[in-house]
Amino acid sequence: MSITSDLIRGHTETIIMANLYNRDSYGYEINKAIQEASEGQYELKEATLYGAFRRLEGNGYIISYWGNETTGARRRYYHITDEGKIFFESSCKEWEKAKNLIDTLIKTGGKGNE
Amino acid sequence: MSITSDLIRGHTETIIMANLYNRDSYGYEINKAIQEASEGQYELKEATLYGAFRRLEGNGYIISYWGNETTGARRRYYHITDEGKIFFESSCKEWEKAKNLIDTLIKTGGKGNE
DNA sequence: GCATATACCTCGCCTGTCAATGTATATATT
DNA sequence: AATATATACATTGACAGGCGAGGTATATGC
Repeated sequence: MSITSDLIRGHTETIIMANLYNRDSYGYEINKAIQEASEGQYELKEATLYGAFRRLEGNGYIISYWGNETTGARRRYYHITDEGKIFFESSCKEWEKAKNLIDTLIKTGGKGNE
Repeated sequence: MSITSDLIRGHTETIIMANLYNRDSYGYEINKAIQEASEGQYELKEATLYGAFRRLEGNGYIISYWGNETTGARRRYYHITDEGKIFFESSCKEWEKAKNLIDTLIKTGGKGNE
């Protein structure tokens, strides 16, 4: 992956929630989806991923249950709650604000500013 | 300030460098400039600001010197080095990439994704 | 005398990330 | 039968950036 995770830090939870918004999913699948969507530029480390799940569930934004796979490795599925949807939507708005703010603050340099 | 600093985390150094790109400045002034540019939405905490200066100087991206104020509090000025300018420009490119990536990863949810 | 603004600095804590490590099942290859 | 690879989950300990709280010092206004 080519993107520094320092820059993504703080958005991990939002990215995960985006992947749970329309359907239940599980860790491994979500991470694969992120890798594909980013065309290999980014992936979550497992410790980061599962740590985020723990926080999100602790906050009531997702709930988890074991899938009933009859074959292969077991999967822990996550389901977004109503509170989780609200959280996701407000996170998106925060991101829009932060994005514009950073753009503003960075463009102070390079051109004008004298 | 209304923006969560978690979302700005990782961009502190870039924001500071933007404020040093065209002219030398000092901590207090840079922070005021950030507050004004963000219309009060954001400010750096002093511990964060001075910690970032230390890192940037340690990496050779800025150099510092004491101003020769004859009155008022003393000021430590910072000057961006050539390496610092290169660092800033590459940080801006990183930000553009990260911005697009986060947009992509967040827009997975909310609409399509089934 | 006291508050406020300017201006700098540091210590210790908190939190998110990550490398390393471990568990377990299934399939393909040798 | 042994080995490698992919799927899938989980934890531990360390690290780094950010921050609250505290400290120092000068100048101005009330």
